[in-house]
Amino acid sequence: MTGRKTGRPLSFDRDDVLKKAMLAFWQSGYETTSISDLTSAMGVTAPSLYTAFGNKQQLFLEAMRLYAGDHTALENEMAGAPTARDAVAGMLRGAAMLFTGETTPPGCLLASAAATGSADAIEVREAVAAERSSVRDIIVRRIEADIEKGLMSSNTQPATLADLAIAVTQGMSVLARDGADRARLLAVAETATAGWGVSE
Amino acid sequence: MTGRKTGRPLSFDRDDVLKKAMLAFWQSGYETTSISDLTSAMGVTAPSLYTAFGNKQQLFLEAMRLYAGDHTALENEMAGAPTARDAVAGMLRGAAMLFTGETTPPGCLLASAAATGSADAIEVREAVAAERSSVRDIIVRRIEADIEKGLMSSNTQPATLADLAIAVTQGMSVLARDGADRARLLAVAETATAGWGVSE
DNA sequence: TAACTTTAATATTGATCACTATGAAATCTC
DNA sequence: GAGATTTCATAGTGATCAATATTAAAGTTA
Repeated sequence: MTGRKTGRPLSFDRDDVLKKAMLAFWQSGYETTSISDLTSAMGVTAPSLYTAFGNKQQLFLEAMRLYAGDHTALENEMAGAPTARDAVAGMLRGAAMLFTGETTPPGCLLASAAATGSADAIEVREAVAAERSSVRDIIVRRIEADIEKGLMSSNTQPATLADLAIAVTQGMSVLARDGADRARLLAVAETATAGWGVSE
Repeated sequence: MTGRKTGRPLSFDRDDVLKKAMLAFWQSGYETTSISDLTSAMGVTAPSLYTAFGNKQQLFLEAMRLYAGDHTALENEMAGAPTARDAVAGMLRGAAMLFTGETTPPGCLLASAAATGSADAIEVREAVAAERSSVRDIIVRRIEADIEKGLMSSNTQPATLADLAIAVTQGMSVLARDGADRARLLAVAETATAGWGVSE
């Protein structure tokens, strides 16, 4: 594939324009970012876009993978934290930073780009949901590891705490979209895990 | 206005079709629900829709007000709870029930209908954000009331706890959209306020 | 009944949607 | 340089977007 020999060379850097597409989707959502918006943001004509990325859905899925990155990185980071609570708190702090970046749109691409939409975009919404589910699974396993080591009570419900962590993360995206600054989001991140290990 | 005397009478119940429009927006979002979708859902032709509601944006804003209801109701409910923590826990339980209703779309209309979108829809997103901000203010005041009464520590940060409550609520909408059932959401709601009053 | 008022249904409006056919331009191989 | 291959920009495709012009229908008032 990469060993193409002949033909006119690409006039743009594929990774570069993919990043620009990611930022456009992050800013304005999947269905609500038009091909025209994308070609403007990417600096590429429509035929070039389709040749390089297939169609709008495939372009979004690639952009989403670029945004979400590699899960093993998150997994390793959480494995390195002293406790599951520290691991989740670190993830939430990272989200607070990411959602209030100065060179990126506010909030989380996963939370805002396909929160809902038409029937035509079901596959995209399912792909985004699968991404969240994958992060949730990592959190569940990290909590279970602490329980097995006796660091957390056996009464702990890993699934519920993981759901809560995902909910806070995605909710922080809403706050950021509404204009909350980094300090507010970091305060939420710190407070969110305060109750871990507290029994009613 | 209501005292109109002459002319052909409306062939539909305005409140009834507004509710149907609300459900359509709830299901598919603001920009991603077309006028064609709306007329199908409402059982009303396009000219009737425009005569009765103005335009798509005005229809959405009316639908949103129908969804959000009266804020004094929430305020009174929270005032009646023994503590601010109970008040917020009750609100979260209510959200868990609402977001998993059997006769309504999953999740929260405010969270999903305008999470992002094109530049044309800025006003709608601001209106939704204002709705959230209004709920946040109610929570802040409820917490401040407990602090003044000595029921909560003076170290408590009402703004941060209110932000967290909004974040959990809107995040629960994401979970519901992803398929989480009522039991999972209720578990999240119960766990979310476990840390209130816990100092680091 | 006649005049008046308002809504209903049909059929469009120009604009924009995602996407592509066409042919010129740019590179490599020979 | 000739031929093959691929990308480029231009200009469009039919479909759908939000919104309406037009005219018939259904009421009230006098």
